[in-house]
Amino acid sequence: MSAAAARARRVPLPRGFYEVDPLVLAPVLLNKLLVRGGRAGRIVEVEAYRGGEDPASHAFRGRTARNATMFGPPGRLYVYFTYGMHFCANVVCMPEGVAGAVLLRALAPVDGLEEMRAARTAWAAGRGGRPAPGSGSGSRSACDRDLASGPARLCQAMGIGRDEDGADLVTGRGGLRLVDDGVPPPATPGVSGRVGIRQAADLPWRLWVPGDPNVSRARARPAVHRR
DNA sequence: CTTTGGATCGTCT
DNA sequence: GACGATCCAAAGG
Repeated sequence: MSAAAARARRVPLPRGFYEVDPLVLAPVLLNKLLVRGGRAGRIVEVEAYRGGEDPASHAFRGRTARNATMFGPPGRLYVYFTYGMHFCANVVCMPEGVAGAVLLRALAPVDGLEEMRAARTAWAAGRGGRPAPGSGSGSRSACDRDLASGPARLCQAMGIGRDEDGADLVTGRGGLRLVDDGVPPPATPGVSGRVGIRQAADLPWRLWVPGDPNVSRARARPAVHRR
């Protein structure tokens, strides 16, 4: 099928799709498409974060100015800033008033790779880095595997920052949409503990599409904090 | 290949 | 005042 026909097949996910527990939403989010203008990426890795009963969740200690979006209507994007330089994006779920979210950890680039490379290069240039490998060529390179492989890289590639916090993925208000193009979630996703957290690190709430090269490669050992 | 340290700032204690 | 749902480059094997 042509690229145009493939795009025509993309249908938005209804509000009710998101009105569920993060543990229910996470597996069915796999293989859905995140779309922004000419850019599109397939979700290949996620992590579930619950609210009050999940010590690793930003919402664990209740509602604050930062995590307010997590308590809002489902189907929106919760974007937060961390490590003094990175953004991460979550899909908000559960009924309004109840916190819950699924962190997007990796996309397989589908459309707009040029734009994604440019966005990543611009980010690197902003901090004095070199152009991203592969930028400038029009074809796919091996480096494209890393274009959106990781929660902060994904935000760089899709141009997600402060302004996208609260963007509605159902209506597209805010510039971002989440759509189904007919590719089903994996019958048996890969499972592991969540990355980069200290609390509840053993819960198997990280899921990915088995065999996909864009899944973030976990460090050999989680960062050990010295004493 | 693996491991380490630096960058950098909003948020909550 | 500490530290984080991270990334990158450099150094070491």
